[in-house]
Amino acid sequence: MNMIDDTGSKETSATRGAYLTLRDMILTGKLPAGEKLKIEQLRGLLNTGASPVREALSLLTSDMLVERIDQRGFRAAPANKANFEEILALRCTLEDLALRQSIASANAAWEERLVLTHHRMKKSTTLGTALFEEAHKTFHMALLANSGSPMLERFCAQLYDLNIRYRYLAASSSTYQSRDISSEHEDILEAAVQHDADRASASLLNHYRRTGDFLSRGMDA
Amino acid sequence: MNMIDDTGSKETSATRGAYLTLRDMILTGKLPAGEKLKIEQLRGLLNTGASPVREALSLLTSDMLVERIDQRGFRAAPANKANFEEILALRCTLEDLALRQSIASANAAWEERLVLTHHRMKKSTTLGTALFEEAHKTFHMALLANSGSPMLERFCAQLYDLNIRYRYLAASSSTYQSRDISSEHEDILEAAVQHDADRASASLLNHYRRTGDFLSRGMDA
DNA sequence: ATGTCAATAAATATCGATATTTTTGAAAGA
DNA sequence: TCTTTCAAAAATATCGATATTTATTGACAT
Repeated sequence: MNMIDDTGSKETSATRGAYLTLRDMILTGKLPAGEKLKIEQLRGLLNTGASPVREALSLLTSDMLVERIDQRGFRAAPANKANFEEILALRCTLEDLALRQSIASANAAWEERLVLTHHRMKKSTTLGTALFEEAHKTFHMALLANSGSPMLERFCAQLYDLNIRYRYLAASSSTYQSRDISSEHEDILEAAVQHDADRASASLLNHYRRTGDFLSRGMDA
Repeated sequence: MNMIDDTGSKETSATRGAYLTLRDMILTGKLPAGEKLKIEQLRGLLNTGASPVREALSLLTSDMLVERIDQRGFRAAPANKANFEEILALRCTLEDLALRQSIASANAAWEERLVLTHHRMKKSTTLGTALFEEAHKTFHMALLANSGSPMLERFCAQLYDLNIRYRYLAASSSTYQSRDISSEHEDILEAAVQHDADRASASLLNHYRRTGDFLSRGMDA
């Protein structure tokens, strides 16, 4: 078979490709919350077979981005204000914990990584939103990456992604980047590097809550 | 096709059946930690096609019971002391939170459910370990079921299952049921019904930590 | 109008076969 | 003896077709 696709070279596997594409489509709202995800339709969209699509959807179930109902298929996870606020609250609890643990066992390698990822994030602001989005997540995950608890980090990463989705949902409504997010990030970085757990945590949670309040206002139910 | 199987009536779906069977086999150690899970082999074991097996394994990934490595298949999640202690610590944090939230918004229906599930758990001790295992989980989840945070409850349920696995791993080594677990459960129940969050939480965490210490001792690495 | 039921349409779930990739193992070269 | 290489074997991943289940529609009775 001629394995030529417009994205350039060969992907890892059809399943992984489908997983990444579908994930992105759900996060960015191209597949609206609650929408029925028909295999046949997606099979066409991703031009691949039913098996990879099905498997990708099963994997997205882990991420709580897709719901699976036995014998009647898949749908994009619903979104509503209550769910958003639950995510925000959980995120604050878990990231606070992970950040404090990370600081408690701080070391040079971790601190250097923080500085590095922060630098890259700053640079990426000029390179388009998709790249900034990527770098932003990398920075935030780096903050938690020294907690010594991979599962906790996994939960945080999951919640981070779920939150992105709500950012996209509210993105259209009003002026988002009005706040000085850049200085908020610098606060967090500085406090973390100085091992000031209380200040770092306070800055981080403040960062989330501000965005949260903003998004909450822009949601109906 | 003649759809007659020894379990009695028709299952929901091959995928769901495979999911439940594999999950049970991993939790009880019939599929050892770290073991390579070959599709062909499982296909034989569950006598079903490759698609349901694959999909079941993908779903088990959500539960952190199976690891998936792109292009080189699946394996049962590894188990080791560090992982066990991580689970224990996370469980203590998250269940503490969920229990306190549940008590904070306590109501008659929730309390009655606690009493009921506790009663059933006590009764089930005579009915074999599998049924007790089931009832035990139901009781513990009922304690958290009023937290108002479905995701938090989901995380707790996940961690609960992961913990079961370590119980089975250590089960053979020594006398497990020597402790008076029954009275520990009664403590928790009583405190919860009386809305004494501090005492309920302390009893619950004590319950987990005792078992945890016990299991820890019986593990090598 | 409204609810029920059967026939039809649509979608999901599953199978069996094949293509693709990784692993294995043995021969050749250093 | 230890690598390295390459072909055979094994396992994974994927496709296309089919069986099974759920959803829809319209006739018919209430």
